[in-house]
Order: sequence, then C-alpha cells, then structure tokens
Amino acid sequence: MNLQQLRYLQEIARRDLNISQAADALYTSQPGISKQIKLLEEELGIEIFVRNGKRIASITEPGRLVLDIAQRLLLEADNLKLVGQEFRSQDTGSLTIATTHTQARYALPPVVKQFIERYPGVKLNLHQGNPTQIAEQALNGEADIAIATEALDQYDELVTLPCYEWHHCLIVPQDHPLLNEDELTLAKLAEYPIITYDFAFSGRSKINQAFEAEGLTPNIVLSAIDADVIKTYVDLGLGIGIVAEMAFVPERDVRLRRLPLDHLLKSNVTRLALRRNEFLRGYTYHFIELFASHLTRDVVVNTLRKKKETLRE
Amino acid sequence: MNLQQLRYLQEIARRDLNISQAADALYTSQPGISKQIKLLEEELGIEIFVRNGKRIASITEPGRLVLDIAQRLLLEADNLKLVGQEFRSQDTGSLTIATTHTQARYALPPVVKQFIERYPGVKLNLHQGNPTQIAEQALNGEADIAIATEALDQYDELVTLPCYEWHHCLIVPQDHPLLNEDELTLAKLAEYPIITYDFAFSGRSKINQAFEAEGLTPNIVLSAIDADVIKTYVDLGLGIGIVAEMAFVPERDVRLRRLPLDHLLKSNVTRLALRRNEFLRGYTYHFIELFASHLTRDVVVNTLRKKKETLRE
DNA sequence: CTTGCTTACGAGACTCGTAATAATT
DNA sequence: AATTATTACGAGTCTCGTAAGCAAG
Repeated sequence: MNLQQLRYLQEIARRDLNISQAADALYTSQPGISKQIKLLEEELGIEIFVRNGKRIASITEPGRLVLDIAQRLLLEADNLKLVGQEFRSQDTGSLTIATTHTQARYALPPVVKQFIERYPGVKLNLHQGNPTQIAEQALNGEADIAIATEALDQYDELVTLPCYEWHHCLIVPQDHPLLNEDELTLAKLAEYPIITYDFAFSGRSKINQAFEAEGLTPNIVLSAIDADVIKTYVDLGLGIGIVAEMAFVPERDVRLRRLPLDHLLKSNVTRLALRRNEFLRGYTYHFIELFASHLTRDVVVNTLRKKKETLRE
Repeated sequence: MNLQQLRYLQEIARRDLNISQAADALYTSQPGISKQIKLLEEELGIEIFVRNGKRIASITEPGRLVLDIAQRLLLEADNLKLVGQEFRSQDTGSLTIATTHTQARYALPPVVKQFIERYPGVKLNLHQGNPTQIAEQALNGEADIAIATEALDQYDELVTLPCYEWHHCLIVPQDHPLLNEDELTLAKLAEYPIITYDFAFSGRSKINQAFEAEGLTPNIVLSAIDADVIKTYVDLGLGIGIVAEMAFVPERDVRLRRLPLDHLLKSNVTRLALRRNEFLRGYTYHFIELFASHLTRDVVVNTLRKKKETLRE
C-alpha cells in the first residue's frame, strides 16, 4: 500500500469511476493506474470496485469505506507538504478563495487590498461561482476557503464559520412611490414587479420564505445572479429590487434609493467553509481574521478539529 | 514522501529519538532509516530533528507538527488494513484488551466467556497493567481497548466512554466489631488499621479525598494493587479492607463480611478508552456492548469522531 | 467500431542492506 | 572505547510507460 495508489483511487472516484479519465487528470498512463488498483485490492484482500467484465460498474461497500479513509489520509499527506511550505517560507505561497459575486464585489475588496499589501509574496486567487460550485471547489482542494451565504452547510467534510450578518434592502428609482410610504410591508412590495436574486443565491431562500409566510406571491420579473444586474434593471424602471445591503453604494448608485427591509425579511449569515482537518498556512488564518475579526486563529483551529454533526454510517 | 518514511519517523519519536533503536524495532538497517529521514526532510524542505553533529538532540517545532500529522496519517493507514481484514473475514482476527486487575478478575470474566463462545476465531489477549501503562498501550496501538477507572482521561488521542458505576465497600473479618455498629462513619473507620488500594488504582483517589474532606487521617497499613491481596490480609486480621464492591464474592469469601460505603465515598466510573478515529472491527463493537450494554455501535462510532476537548496548539 | 480495462514487458528509479567513515560521549 | 549517525555502493525490487489484446456498449 502506498500513497500513490490512494491518490489513484481518489481520482477514479472523482472521475465517475473512469480510470482513463483519472489517468489523464494525473498525467500518467491508464494501465499504470489499473495495475496499482489491482495491487491495492489484492493487498487489502477486498474488491474495491464492482467490475462488469472489463468495465467498472460501481464501488463496493468496503470500497466506499476504503475511499473514505483514503481521503482523510491524503488530506493529512497534503498537510505535511503545507507544513513544509509554511516553515520554509512563511509569507509566500498561494491562497485561493472561492466565493460568490456579492462577496467578491462588495465584501472582499477591502480585505484583499489589505492582504496583498501585507503578503506581497502570496499569490491570491479568487474563483467566482455559485454556492454549490464553491463548496465543491473547497471540498476537492481547488480552493482553500469558500465564502458564501448559502449551501455551505451541507457537506460533512467542510467546516463552516459565521463571518457576518446582513439584511436585504429594497432599492428603487429615486422617484418611486414607495419612498413616500410610512411603513413598508410585504403586501405593498408585492404590488410592484420585483427584481432580485436567482434561486440559491444571496439569501433568496429567505425572501421566498417571507412572502410565503404571509400567503403572498411576489411578482418576480427578473432573477439575476448578481446585484449589479439587479441595480441596472431597477434603474431602467423594470421594477423594484431586493438586494443585499452591502450591494448598495450611495456614492455610486446616485439614481437609486435604499429602504431597509430588516423588519420584513430574516437576516442572513455569510459563512466561510474550510476542509475539516486541513492544515492552514499562517497567512490563511490572517486572511480569515481580516475578513471576520472575531475569527481569530484560535477560534478557527478549534473548529477545524470539531466533530462531525452527522455521520453517514 | 511515502508511508515508510513516516513509519520511521514515528518509531524514532517513540524510541526517544534514537535511530538505531528504531531500526531494531522495525527490523531494518539503521542507515536505511537515516537516509529516508534525510530524504523526507529534504522533500518537505524543513529540518525535523535538531542535530548535534551526528547525534539527534531534539525535535524542531515544524518537526513536532510533522510528527503529529504523520501519526494521524498512519492511523488511517492502519484503518485501511483493518477494513480489509473486516471484510475478508468478519469473525476472525485479534482483540487486545489492556486493563487492571480489578476489571480482569471481577468484571471481565463473564464478558470474555460470552465473547470467545461467539467469536471462536478471534484471538483475545488481555494485558494487565497499571492505569498509565494501559493508557499507553492503547495509545501506541498495542491494545485495541483500554479499560480502567483512573488515568484514561488524560490523553488527547484517546476517546473514553463510561462503562459502569460502582462503589467501594468495606470488608471485615466475620467477627469484627464494626459489624455491630448502627451507622458507619469515616471517623469510625479511621480508628482501625486500613488495607486498600495503592495510589492510582481503582478509585484510591476517591478514598483519600473522602477522609481529607473530614479532616481525618486514615491509618493505611498496607496498600496493594489488587483486591485479592487486600482480602488475604483482612482475613489474616491485619486490618479492615476497602475494595471495589465487585471484588467481594460472598460464595468465595465466606470468612469475610461486606458493609456498604455508598454513603461515605463518592462513586467511581469505570471507563474504556479507544484511539480516536480508529476503525474498529465488528467484533470489537460487540465486545464493548457485551461489557457495557448502553455502548452500542452507534454510540461508539459517534464518540470516536468527536472533537478533542483541548488542543495543544 | 469506439471506448475502456487488462496483460505483457522492459527501462529506469527507488529501496534497503552491507561496509566503511566520522563524530559524540 | 563504545555508541550512534552519515556516506558510499550495489543487488534486488518496484514503478511506470508503451504496446498489444480483449470485452462491453
């Protein structure tokens, strides 16, 4: 048994049990992988894959267990390399953040600015995507940190930490009748065409819930995946917009007005996700603390080693 | 980087940083280990050991981290092998219990009897030792389960589970004046020479605490590490004995009498300890459940993956 | 007939043991 | 002087890539 075999195994699992694809991904030959997997199965004395003649059909039950363990093991192997890098060169390396438009555009810029000044030797990458993509990038190590408001909680292998709480707000053209209302209600909002986030983005679920709870059906005329699109169409007069409060910038959005919705919609919590048990570089802790000052190194370390909430077995 | 290098590393750490001893323990050559460690250090780009010329003096800070990770990684490697064994042959293998006299002599026999009947193919080993030895055997994998009333809680790498609660009792010769007392008090006990457990065994700490709390100094004339020795000397008239209640067997100890001490001494909890994150064979779960029926497989699985209570970093 | 896994085989790399060397106690 | 680590070197093994074979869809 060796690490290489386990890497092969992991890659096969990632590539839908296709050995050829795994070979391509790892820049090696397909027969090589095939043989090593055979050897591994032989050594462990179990079949990892169910084979249909010469095709791999599925994973066996013990295979699933083996895969699980192998992944934890490989994570520790990565950690070893990271420890090396950390001590070899404290402040150089790379840091990849997977996040959504809202965070990348409105929440992260000041953090990034501070970070790159402090760590000029660290190559900072931002991957933008939807919450599911983000979570998966964190899961398979493509990203070191995932930041989003939705969907991060659904993976056993990820640890999540609350970063900050925010509310939605209403944005309307500067001459809109709603600006004269004494008290905003969902019912009044429902009278106008609404432009807001696409399903699965930036707390859209909270918006749906609120209207449903009052038996209202909002007239969503456009669902966008980012606030800039929403603001553009609100400006054009297509409807009223509901966006994250961070996304309204008075200096820039001069033709729009903001109205708070704190009392109508539940608040949202933006969270970040890390791979459980991963070793983090010193600058990664620093980045996290820059983003959410309560997430000190100690807090993060403690959470990283916490128990899983649910177990599959 | 490969598993072998990490095994070498682990063994060196276990053998007080002596490469020659590690080589002996692993049945390999000393230069071989030396070289592989060098290679590992080179690959990680850090020094793991502090060298004084040609002697290894200590572990560096990054080395300690590396060692920590390596141990977790190797545990998972062991787990892979165990998964193999589990599925290859469900009911054969070995199970090693490290425990104290009290448990081995009075608590375990019925469990062992049932177990060997149910699993004739499993080689069951019992290692007797003091609580510290027991914990260490569990730690380095010499034992699969440690069972004791003391000392198990002090290791990060071990998970402990409560098995059962018990009290001490007083044993006296059949004609002893204390048998005529209406109500036993610690003060009355302190009037007689006492024979009980050695420090660090079977709840001795609870006994000391109780007397101290009342400002009494018991006259301990003999401290033994097992109840059989205690009973022998009580029978000889050397004093009165305080032992675990399980250790008194009316049918056998016919010349002695038992008096309850539940109201005078705090109760004790016997616990078992497992290595955190270890994969357990099916029959191991079964053994645990035979010993403590509330410790079902699910309960144990959940605890094994729990977070550490304290972190060193 | 294309995709995908396995078998066969050989070049090159790696591991490990022995022997010699050197430093520390 | 004895213990212990490093260096040197060679035999044997292992890994991996190419090429050929073969089963499944």
